[in-house]
Amino acid sequence: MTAPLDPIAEARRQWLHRWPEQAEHMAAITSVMRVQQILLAEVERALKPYGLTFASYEALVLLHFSRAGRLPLGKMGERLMVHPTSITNTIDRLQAAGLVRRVPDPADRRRVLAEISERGRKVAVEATEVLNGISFGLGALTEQDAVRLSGLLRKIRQAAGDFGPEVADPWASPAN
Amino acid sequence: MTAPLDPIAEARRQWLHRWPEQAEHMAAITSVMRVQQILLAEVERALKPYGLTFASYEALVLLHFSRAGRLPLGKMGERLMVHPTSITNTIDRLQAAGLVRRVPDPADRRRVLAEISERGRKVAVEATEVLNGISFGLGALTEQDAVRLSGLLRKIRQAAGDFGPEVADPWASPAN
DNA sequence: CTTATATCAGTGCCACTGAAATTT
DNA sequence: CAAATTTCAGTGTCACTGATATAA
Repeated sequence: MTAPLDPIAEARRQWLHRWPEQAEHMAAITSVMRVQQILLAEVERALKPYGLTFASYEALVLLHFSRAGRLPLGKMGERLMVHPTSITNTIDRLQAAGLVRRVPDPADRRRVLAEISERGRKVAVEATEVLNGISFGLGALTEQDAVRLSGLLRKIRQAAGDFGPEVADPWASPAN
Repeated sequence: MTAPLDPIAEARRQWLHRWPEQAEHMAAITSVMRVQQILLAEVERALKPYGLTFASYEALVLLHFSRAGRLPLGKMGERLMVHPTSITNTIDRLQAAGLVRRVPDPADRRRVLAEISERGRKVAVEATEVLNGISFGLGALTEQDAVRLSGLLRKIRQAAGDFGPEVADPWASPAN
């Protein structure tokens, strides 16, 4: 049941008619909102058989990537850019599923480390292969499109203070 | 408390190391997710004094834009691309705030029309002016950047079946 | 004592499912 | 009868606030 016209193009037409100086920015915002919804739905549908949400998948992969297979929760929250109480909740569910366990940090006993289990590693690899199969929901984009998209979005993240200004732009290109 | 490095660039580095063929797509996905979060938070902070969320703001503006100031709920859900039960909930809250009222549709009595009130129009205009003031959270982008961004995201929406294939691309450009 | 880290309790918004009521 | 439109009840995830326990 797809709409006959593109609803976002339709809304943009209305904005051009009434607040033309903001129409393109507003269309970009609604586009981001809509695409996020599409990607999230597609990715979560693929992850559902593994009992993972996108948030818990990201946490699991972060641990899988980490050198020792374990990280303090606070560090994870920083890297995933989520609220401290959210990472607690995410690890709760991963732990209940047996994919990670909590271990105390001997170096600083305020900290709790999340450690990925063998099953967690297996699930991380399998789930990633499934996501590869759906082209991460971005089959419509070439790799270069994806790079351009990340570059534009990075400008927004930079302006929002997502990271320090000293970092080199990994997506920089002469043509952009 | 901004992270010293860009967490998304950091994650991309890890992906390049382990699943290089998907790294750019994965970075694009996480970029979309993160920017959606940033924009949503910024917009909702600006709308909070008016008791509006982004979803209810969109619904209110849609009514404000409409010819008669009223639309059937189903049509609104289609245009806003939200679940039928979500639009019911959104209108519930707008109605409780006195910004819209429900009126029966004489032409088809299965339908319910949401009609914007005078206060609703006032709030829609004021809230939009406030959003103009924050540049819609996209101050970092030029208008041309915003157009490019919408164009790239449109490819994803198109592939997801967000709209019929027959529609002309309003963001088409020779250089893209 | 102050600060940092993680947790807990509770709220609100949103997406979704399944079912129901009404009307076409 | 079947189909369309809206509503209702309930679930799950996530973001957030405010408070608390523990340790540096």
